[in-house]
Amino acid sequence: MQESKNLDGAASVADDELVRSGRDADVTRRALVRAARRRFATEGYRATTVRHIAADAGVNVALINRYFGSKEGLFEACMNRTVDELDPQTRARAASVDEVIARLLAHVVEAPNADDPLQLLLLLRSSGDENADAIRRKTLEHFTEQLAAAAGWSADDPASQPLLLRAQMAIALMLGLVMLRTATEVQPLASASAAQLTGPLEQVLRVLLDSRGM
Amino acid sequence: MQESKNLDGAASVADDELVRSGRDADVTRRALVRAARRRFATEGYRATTVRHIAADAGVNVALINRYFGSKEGLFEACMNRTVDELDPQTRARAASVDEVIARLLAHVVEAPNADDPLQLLLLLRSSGDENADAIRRKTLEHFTEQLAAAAGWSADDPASQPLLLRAQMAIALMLGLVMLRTATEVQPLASASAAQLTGPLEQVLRVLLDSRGM
DNA sequence: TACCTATGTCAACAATCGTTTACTTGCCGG
DNA sequence: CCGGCAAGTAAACGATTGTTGACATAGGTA
Repeated sequence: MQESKNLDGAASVADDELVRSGRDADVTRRALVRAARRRFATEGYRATTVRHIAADAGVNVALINRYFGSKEGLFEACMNRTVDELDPQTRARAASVDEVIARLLAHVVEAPNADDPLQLLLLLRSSGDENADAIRRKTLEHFTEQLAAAAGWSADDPASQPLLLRAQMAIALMLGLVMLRTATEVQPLASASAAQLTGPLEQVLRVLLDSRGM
Repeated sequence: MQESKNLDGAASVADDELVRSGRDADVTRRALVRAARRRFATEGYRATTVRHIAADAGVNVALINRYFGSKEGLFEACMNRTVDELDPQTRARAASVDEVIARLLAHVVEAPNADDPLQLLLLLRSSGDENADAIRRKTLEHFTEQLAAAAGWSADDPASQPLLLRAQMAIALMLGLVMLRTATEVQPLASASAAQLTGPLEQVLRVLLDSRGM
């Protein structure tokens, strides 16, 4: 069942299994980032201990400092990996606003991968480190601009500037939603099905982003 | 300018000044709760140290344990005080949905008191303690029901149940908004004026809560 | 004035956490 | 087969943090 060490350097499979059969630095690094991201996203930076992360990943604590320099280095790696995974989705040409909305909902609420919503939650967590926080802010602003652009926003067009704010409100809604569902686990949101959520959310997002929907 | 020790037990003034002139346990307690709530809300529970809180309040660290038993006791006191301040606002009879929306916006975005948005932010912060977290969840659910009730929800009416979810989405939006504005300080939300925000927000909240607005 | 209690201060303790250092183990090329 | 190096481990250190107990002081009261 193991023996999944890929001979090609690329991570060909969708995502590594938790197995960590042999000694492989890359596999270990990825396991650490994945475990860390889950902890950071759900419990916050300060509440997460490196020993917990290491235990989740099934490796020794010292490897965090070996591979990432420090806890903050690991946090930055998590952030960068989230950026890398989020960016292709936002860069993918979107024909219409509806398509962007559908993609957002798929990522947040109909999560095929349980880690998808956690990626967004990570963007709300601060380590206190200025570097990581700058990445965080920049990512959120970049994400805002991508969403606004899909809605017709242009940096040159002064008349379209309100769309930037509206796009960020849409992001705020999604972030608050994931927060309440995943971290706070408040009812009835936490146990609501995707089918129950998509309807109202689609409606609200369209009001925010689609100028025709006004 | 001082001499503000109130002889009646009630806190008659809007909120105590930071002066703390003489030796007054009540004044000290309130100063601690206010300083703590600001720190907890903006930086999170774990990132906040009792020494910082005490320094902000201008008192000795040991008084936290004397008056609240522990750091978590102080956190619970902050949570309870937020509940007490939030509850009268939600219980106040609301004639229409528009009125409730206006009150929400006044609290979140046109904050006359700078601490008002922080009260909400506190509801997103977890101490890890089960007691405090239970209060937190219960408050959010209570707040959800109040908002939903104003929109026409009733626990007995099965047809109105979707309104509960929609009300919680509205809360998620507000919480995400305050988070991005206050804690993350992401642009352009952080520096947006109340006038820029009220328009879109009013529109979105009406879509979520007002059945006529559909 | 002289207590006496509530209020506030100070210093130290124990636990936790991030980090480092020295050591061990597995793997690959000669 | 074996030496060398990367990967992984174990234990300890220093700093921070929440907490505590002994001590100081103000202010009302007898």
